[in-house]
Amino acid sequence: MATEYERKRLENIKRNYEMLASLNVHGTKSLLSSATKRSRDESKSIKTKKFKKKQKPEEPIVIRQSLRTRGLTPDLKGLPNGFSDKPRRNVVSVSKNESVRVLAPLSLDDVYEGEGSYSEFVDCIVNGEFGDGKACGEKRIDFDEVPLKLEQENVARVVPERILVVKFLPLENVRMVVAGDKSGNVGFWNLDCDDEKNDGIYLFRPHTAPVSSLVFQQNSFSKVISSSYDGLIRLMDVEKSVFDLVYSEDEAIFSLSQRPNDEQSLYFGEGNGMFNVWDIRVGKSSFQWDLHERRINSIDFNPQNTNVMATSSTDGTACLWDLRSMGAKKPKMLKTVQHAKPVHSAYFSPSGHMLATTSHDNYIGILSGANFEDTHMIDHINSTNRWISCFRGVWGWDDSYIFVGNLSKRIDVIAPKLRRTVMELHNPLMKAIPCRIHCHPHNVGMLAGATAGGQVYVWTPK
DNA sequence: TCTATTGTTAAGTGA
DNA sequence: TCACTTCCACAATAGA
Repeated sequence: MATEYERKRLENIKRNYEMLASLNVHGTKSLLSSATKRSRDESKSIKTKKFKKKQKPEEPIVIRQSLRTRGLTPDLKGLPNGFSDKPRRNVVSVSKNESVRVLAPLSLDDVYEGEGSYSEFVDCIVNGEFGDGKACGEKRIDFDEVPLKLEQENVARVVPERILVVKFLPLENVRMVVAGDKSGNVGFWNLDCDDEKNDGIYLFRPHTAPVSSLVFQQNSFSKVISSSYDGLIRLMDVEKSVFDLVYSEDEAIFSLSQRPNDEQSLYFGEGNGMFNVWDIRVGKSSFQWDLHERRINSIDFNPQNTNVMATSSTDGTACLWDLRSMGAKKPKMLKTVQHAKPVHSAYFSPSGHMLATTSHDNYIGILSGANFEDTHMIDHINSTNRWISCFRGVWGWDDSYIFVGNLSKRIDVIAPKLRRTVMELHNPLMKAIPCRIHCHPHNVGMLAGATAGGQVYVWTPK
């Protein structure tokens, strides 16, 4: 199977290199990006700038026509089936609005959507001082002594569309977040940069469909790996100025993770429940397991024992797996948490002693005990609608708190031991629902909330 | 039983 | 301020 993947991948890369060469992608790009660039006078308004309406629907047609008129073989694979859980749905309607998927490396220039130069961004990443790559350990935060605050300067629209993933870069000396949105944009925001032209925001579009995950390559943080519903995994290498193509298939990739201390492999979920372990160096699949009935929404590893993995799925379950012991066709399942509706996340606590699941059934599940044998369900409204990315309860800097979005435009802070919301983060500046949240891996008390409108709100300790 | 369609909803855009 | 558009989550319903 792996060799088949590899063969197809190489074929695609070759074909698309030819296509790129014939199309003169740089020229094409300037045409594409001109439609999405912001006008100059708009950029004056603080950091919540307006984005022009997405790409024009005719753009892909232009490319496809030129392909045909040039007598080139089009991308016969078309777009991934996996946009929906139910295969073979929506494919036609989707392809109408999607740009062409380029199965080849893309230079940063090719997909830069912003104004002006992004050289400052490159300098910042290349010269940044990185943390040790691990979470800051278990650091307790006392909200009575250190309340969190939200300030105007820490509000920005980082990408044009609904955010599916937001992350702080693991930098020590610069505060930078990256967000992936519904249209395949990846936007970086340097909070410590106040360049008049771009306000420290650098927008790229390496994907043609929703960006599902962003991870930082271990031990080389100038590399950002992105997965997308477009079926691609790209590796952004800032030093080499390229979004490389790591993996391409027809099925949408809904989740991506890296196992601590294993920088060579990518762990991701594609299509209806397939789980893939991909060897980056060799460029082929090490394992493929059918772990779930429906799409896998999250993958996480126990920081205490990285052989133990948690997955959550639209099939209504979250599962713990032992990667050391194999069953007949897949790893040994240690535990299943059953929810009544899709589960959108299952994350281990910083200590590795607990697991938090977030489900559309309006419960947040807490697993604890030596073997995660104790399960408690906490009521929490998680049933978002189609416009809002599903909530995911994320852990703070120790096992004391879970942060999760609330439909009333606030962030709920849940104490798992008390099994209730103990604090709410709200502020008039937070004008939309913070559906995806990330806590800074090094700076205790710094957390980002991301919305369906592309905004990011960074809360900081007072 | 499986597939297709529809309703729900938030938030940006532009008049 | 308001009408319009979005449309890739999910559930309920209709249809094959």
